[in-house]
Amino acid sequence: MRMSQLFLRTLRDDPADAEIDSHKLLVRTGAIRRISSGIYSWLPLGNRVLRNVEQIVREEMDAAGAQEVILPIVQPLELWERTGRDVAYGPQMFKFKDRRETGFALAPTAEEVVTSIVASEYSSYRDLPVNLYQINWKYRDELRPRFGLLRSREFLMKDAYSFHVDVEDLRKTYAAMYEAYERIFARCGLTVRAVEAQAGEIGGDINHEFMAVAPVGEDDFVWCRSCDYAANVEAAVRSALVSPGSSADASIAAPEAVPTPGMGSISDVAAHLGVPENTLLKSIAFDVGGKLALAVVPGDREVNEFAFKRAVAPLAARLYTDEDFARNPAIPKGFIGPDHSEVSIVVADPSVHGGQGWVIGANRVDEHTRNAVPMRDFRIDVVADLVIVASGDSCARCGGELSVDRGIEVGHVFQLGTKYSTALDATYTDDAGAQHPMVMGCYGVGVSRIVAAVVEEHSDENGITWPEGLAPYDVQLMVLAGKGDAGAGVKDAAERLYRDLQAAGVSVLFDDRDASPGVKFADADLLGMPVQIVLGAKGLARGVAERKIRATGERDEIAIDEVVTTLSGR
RNA sequence: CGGGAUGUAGCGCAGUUUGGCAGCGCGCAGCGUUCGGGACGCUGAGGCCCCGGGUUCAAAUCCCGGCAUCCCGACCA
Repeated sequence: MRMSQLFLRTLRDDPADAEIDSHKLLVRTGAIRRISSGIYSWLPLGNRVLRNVEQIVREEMDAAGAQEVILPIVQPLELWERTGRDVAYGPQMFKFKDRRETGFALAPTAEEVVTSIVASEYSSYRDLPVNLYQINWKYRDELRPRFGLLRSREFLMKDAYSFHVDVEDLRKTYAAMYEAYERIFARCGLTVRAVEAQAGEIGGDINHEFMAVAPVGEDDFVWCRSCDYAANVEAAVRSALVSPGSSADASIAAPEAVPTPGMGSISDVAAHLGVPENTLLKSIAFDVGGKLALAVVPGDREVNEFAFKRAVAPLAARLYTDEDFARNPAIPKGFIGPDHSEVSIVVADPSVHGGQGWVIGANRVDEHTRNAVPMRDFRIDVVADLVIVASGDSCARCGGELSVDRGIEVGHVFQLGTKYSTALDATYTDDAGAQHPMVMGCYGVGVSRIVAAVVEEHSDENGITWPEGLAPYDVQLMVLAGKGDAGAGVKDAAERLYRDLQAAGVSVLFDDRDASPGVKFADADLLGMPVQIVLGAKGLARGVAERKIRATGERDEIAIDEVVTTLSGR
């Protein structure tokens, strides 16, 4: 491609609405342009990158035995009502009506559609398993789109759905998808960690997220420095430890009330009493089955809401809201303690159970209690891991040190079970003639999000450094030609080189613009093709071109008549 | 949905306090000089100053209403 013909305008300044490198650079390099909040056009260079990612995903999915389809983006709302997800997804769906007032939604995902298709086509155990995937646009009306392509309202996603006779068969495909994902992200040049995750709205059981390690990521994940344990922070557990702030002394004095006027926070109380925050207990109120329940953790730690819900399951739990507190003045927010007369269940972290001499809320406004001992001064009904894991905690598996990092979720694999097949009657007949719901898995890759994640990992102060295989072109060829006969000679040589490289199968972006050398160098670094070839008058006189590897900055000279063989590897 | 901010040329911004010809840099077009790290000179094109209403002799600027965008938080696969 000739740059003189390419639809491209690079920007010298960062766009005012971009915060992170990938957003700034993708706009500055003319890869994308915003048309509305969270909605982008893909211009020629960006489109080529997106197609390259798509092709990698396609090759690996095909190799893993999945079959490509295209499912509708416009989906009838009625289908979503059958699984109850019209409500569960709720305002996150773009909804609209046709002229006959029938409700539709733009696809945020496609479990319903694909399940209904498989249900109507397949009905025998002989047909299974089957794994269908598509690479298609998805729509989520995010509350707050941000970070360019990382959280957009329109995004390209690969979604696959597999159907099985039983969980054992599902696990084979799940493992194959997991391995395919590792290859996909490796080929994209991403540093990715697979982490155990909490099941979200999609439902189901076992699932893993693939996190591209990046400080701008929106998700925290925990990983062990000594073993291979890794989990989303919502799902992560640590080994049971006694809080360092608690005393092991068995002869704690009797509990004693202390006035704490207006001190409804851990930090206020700790400062007032002159004790560390981890000698206090934090009691968080939940509504469990209509009754008060408490999650109790050391004062310096945060409650993992998901862990609490797991601990009280199958009962449904939700955090107390301001309305709940207003309705029940006997539960004074800021002064709640586990020794409460109305509490139905006290769930405490093991570190609480193992400690003594805690400062707890007195359940009266402006008052706390010190020297509280578990099982003596307040009861604990359930001991469960409740704290959000932090760096420095110990691994539940091996005792090693846990670390917390941030990541961009670029993939997610789920073992769904029978939630959708039951709701949509996707059943099969077994060899004994009995009917069963199909067992399902689903597997997502954020294709457009990968583009942003790759730029986050592969850029420097001068621009993008595309990994091979993703770059819009393999090579950027620059001609530095002045006026006159010498310049014409350089131009001719560059034209020949451009032609020969293309003939040899090398994809080339040829900067044939009538621009000054500085402009060409700066644009080449910004755009980030892996290899730059510079042909100028001085080099031509000696029969050489200059090669620069964009990512490392290494330069060398290649004889002009060896450029094609060197770059094409032939 | 709470808190904060912004909306002026393709991009980045000044001008709004104190009402008085619509500005600057980059980019774009033409001519000339340059030609190995975002060159220089001259000339020029380009505007619904977010939208609607109001005040005024006069509104980018003041008042009222709306919309959009961004940031922080909450929410979320």
